[in-house]
Order: sequence, then structure tokens, then C-alpha cells
Amino acid sequence: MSLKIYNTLTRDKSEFTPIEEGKVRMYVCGPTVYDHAHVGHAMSALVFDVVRRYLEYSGYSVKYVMNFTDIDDKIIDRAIRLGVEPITLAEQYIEEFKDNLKNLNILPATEYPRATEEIEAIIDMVSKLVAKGAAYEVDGDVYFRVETDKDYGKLSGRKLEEMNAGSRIRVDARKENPMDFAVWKAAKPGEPAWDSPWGLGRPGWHIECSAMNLSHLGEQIDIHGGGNDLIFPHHENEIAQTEAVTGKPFARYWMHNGMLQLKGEKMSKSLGNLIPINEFLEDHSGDVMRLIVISSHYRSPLTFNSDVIEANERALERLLTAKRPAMPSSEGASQSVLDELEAQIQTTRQGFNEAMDEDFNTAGALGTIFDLVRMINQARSEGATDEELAPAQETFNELTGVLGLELAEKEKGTTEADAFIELLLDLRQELRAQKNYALSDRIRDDLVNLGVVIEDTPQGSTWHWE
RNA sequence: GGCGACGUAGCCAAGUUGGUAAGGCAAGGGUCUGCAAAACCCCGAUCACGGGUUCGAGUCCCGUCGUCGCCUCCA
Repeated sequence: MSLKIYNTLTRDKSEFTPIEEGKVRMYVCGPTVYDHAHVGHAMSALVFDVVRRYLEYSGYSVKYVMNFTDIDDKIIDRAIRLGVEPITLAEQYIEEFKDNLKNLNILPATEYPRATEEIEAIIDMVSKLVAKGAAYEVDGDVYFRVETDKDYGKLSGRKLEEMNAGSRIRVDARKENPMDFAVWKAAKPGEPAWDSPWGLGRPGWHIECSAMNLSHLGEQIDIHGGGNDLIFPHHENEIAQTEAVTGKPFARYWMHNGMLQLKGEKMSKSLGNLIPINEFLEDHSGDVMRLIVISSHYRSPLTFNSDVIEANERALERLLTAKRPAMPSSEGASQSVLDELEAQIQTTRQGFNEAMDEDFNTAGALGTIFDLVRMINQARSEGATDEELAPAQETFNELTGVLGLELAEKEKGTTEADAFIELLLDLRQELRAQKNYALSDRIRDDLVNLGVVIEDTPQGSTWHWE
């Protein structure tokens, strides 16, 4: 078995082999922090969190870098409007985003570099580009000279000539070629600026990622990820810059997630259809968001609407049932049931790995986990004991863990309320025996309102937190 | 206009190198229950449309229609 990854650069799925055996260097483009992050950002972060988790599960040691663009036009504009320092504004959204990641159970990156903390590396890189003739300075701006890159357009599948024709770009007469892009921008009065060989200025957007990759991961990396809206021009330009400086192929695998779709359209600022992560998490758990994401393939557009949210809310409940203990006074399931359970464990493990190895087919992997859930529940209803359920439940916990699902049920035995709940259950049992259903139902209903769900079985009643 | 992706049951969605369609949600029937809830069992598609290649195609090729993304900041 071996992992295969779809590579945007080669447009095919191929076996994953890292540069250095057992190690993976991975870089994912983080957000530009000028506003609250929305669920589209969450999707991307979740997709690559699962990639990272599966790589680690497969035995790789992963160095995972996610950047923050904390200086750009939009941040400056907004800061001016709010009357605060751009850096302060950026800082605030960075903290909020990290908080979002935590609430989504996304593993922290190994490093979170920021553009403003990499100025030296950026200037160094721009200098090298200029020295090599791959970039040129005009009035304090520095532009990348796309015509020096014979391969320019290889990631997005465009050709320079085609881009020039029909171009909707405002042509800046100072540029040698309309497609030349800024790697360094001269500062306008009042803007944050750093001293450089070309005067006061700040980095262009694309160069930061190139520089951070270079300084944090090296000249060549294994996986570069991001949303597919970044393919052009951002990633195309990253490749051009980095390869112009190093003379070596940059990233081995370019991975791009599809866009989250809201009412058939991409969620984006310009459409004004944003749902901030904060807002989503007010009403739903992080697991629900994650389940929505892993229910379909990461490269496909993600259908996101209230029906989907509701369906996944229910699917999550179903997953949780697998963790429930045996029925009261279970005496053990038949050998044939136990054999089937054992067989399902193996089938699920194999199916899970095969699906994930096939370019992170999380939906397929999830399907086989649901098969295990059904078998666990079946065994339980056939009288399996906790000991008999344990191996299957451990497998369940392990695999859902690889997908990053928390499935945190409020544990019994952890609150002081437990004893009182048991007491009420005993009381209710007596009332039922006396056929005093009015009162016994009232206990049940009132407990439900407190978040305690009662389940009656032929062998007695059990309860769990909602 | 250029580049790319997609169109599978009511909804979401998987489908490796082509051999007769995972899973989830919803709906319906049943078991259990005093009732309920949960769980368990049963139940649904020939894969946008039209051609072609093949012994055989959702899965490859061509065309049509439709949806979406990128080409400008964007996960």
C-alpha cells in the first residue's frame, strides 16, 4: 500500500515519495488577516489538517508551516478606516484565527511565520532576483520579469501569450510585460514601510510565501497546499520566484482544495456571502464542520447549506452511538456475532487505509467507518459486553482520530451530578413498576431538558449526556 | 474569449488500472417499549443527454446542454 497524491502541477495522481525519507516538509497558505476568517478558510485548514494527520499516522514526521499575510493593501485600508495600526489589526485577527483552529480541533502548525517578521529574508530574496536579472526596479517598485521564466504558467496551464491577449489587467506602462508582478512595493506616505535597497517599501504578496518557504523549509519542499483560487497567480508566481532563485524544482506536490459553495456560489468577500467561523461555531460543534468537509473529496467544490449542516449534525450523532457502552446486564454475544465484528474491524481498517491512500479519499474512509458503527451497534443490541465491544471501539476511536474528529461525549462519572441522576433513574424505575407513568415520564422529560438522555431497554435503563 | 473542474437515488456523496453502483441524511415498513427516544432489521438510482470504442463503460473518446472555479484581492 502506498499513498498517492493528485498533483496540480503534473495533473495526475502519483505515488508520494518525500525528498527525505520519513520526513515531510509541508507548507499551506494561510489567510490574509484583515477580517474574521470564514468557513471557507476553515475548509482549507481542515483539509490540510487531515492530510497532515494521515501523513503522521502513516509514520512520517511532518514539519507543517502555515503563514499569515499580515501586511497588505486590505489590512492597511481597513486599519485606516478603524483608526488603528495595521499590525495591531492583523495581530487581533491572527489570534482569533488561531482560536478558530483550536476550536476546530486543528493541530497547531509547527511554525506560523508572518510576513512582517520575514522582511530580511524577503529583501534578501528580492535582491537575488534583481541580481540574476529576474526582477527589475522602477521608481522604488520591484517587478518580477516573467519573460525570464521559460516555464511561467506551468502550474495553472496558461501561456504568457494567451494571458497577454484578452487581458483585463490595467497595463502599467512602467512594466516591461503586463504580466510582470510586484515583488516589492514602494511605500505610500503613512503606510508601514521597511528600509530596503530600493528605498522604503513593503513586500509584494507572492514573495512572502517564497521567502518563508525558503527560510523555514528550505529550497525544496514536499507538499504545498492552498485553495484552488490561489493557483493563479499566487502559486504560479511563487514557483517562478523560488525557482528563479534556487534553480531547483520548488514543491514536489501541489495540492489544492475546492471552494466551499454557498447557494451554488463560492463564498467570497466580493459576493458578501461570508459566514464567519465564529458564527458557525456558536451554533454547531467543530466536529460538524469537519464532518461536512471530510464527507466529500477535498478537490471538489463543497456544498454548504442548512440541509447539509443538519444532515451532518445527525450523522455526527450516529457516529457517537458507536462509543456507547454495552446494554445493562449484557451476557455476551454469540460467537458468530463476535466473528462478524472482528471481520468488520479488519474490513474497516483496510478500507480506511485504501481510501486514504487514494489521494485522501476521506468520504470513502468515512463510509467504511460507518460500516463499523453499524456492526458495533448490532453487536451491542445482540448482547455484546463492554469487553467484547472494546476492540471495535478502539479501532473506531483510532480511525476517527486520524480524521481529526473529537467525538467528545461528556463522560459519565466526571461530574457530581452523576449520583443524583442515578438516583432519579432508580426512582423512575420504581414509578414505572407501579405504572405511575405520569411521574416517571416527567422525570424523563425534565432530565432531557437538562441534557440527560434516558434510554429504556428490556434489561433496564441507561443514560448519557446529550 | 482563454484555462480547468464537475453533472451518480428527494438531499449530501464515494466509486482504484472499464466487468453490471459505498456511506450519511430524509421518507416508509417492521422489531423492542406502557408511551417515547435510541438501537437493530427491511426498503430506493443504470449513473445530465446523444453518439462511439469494447465481449462488457458511471469509469475511455466525440458532441450537446447545464453548473462552478480561475484569468483582479481571495482558502
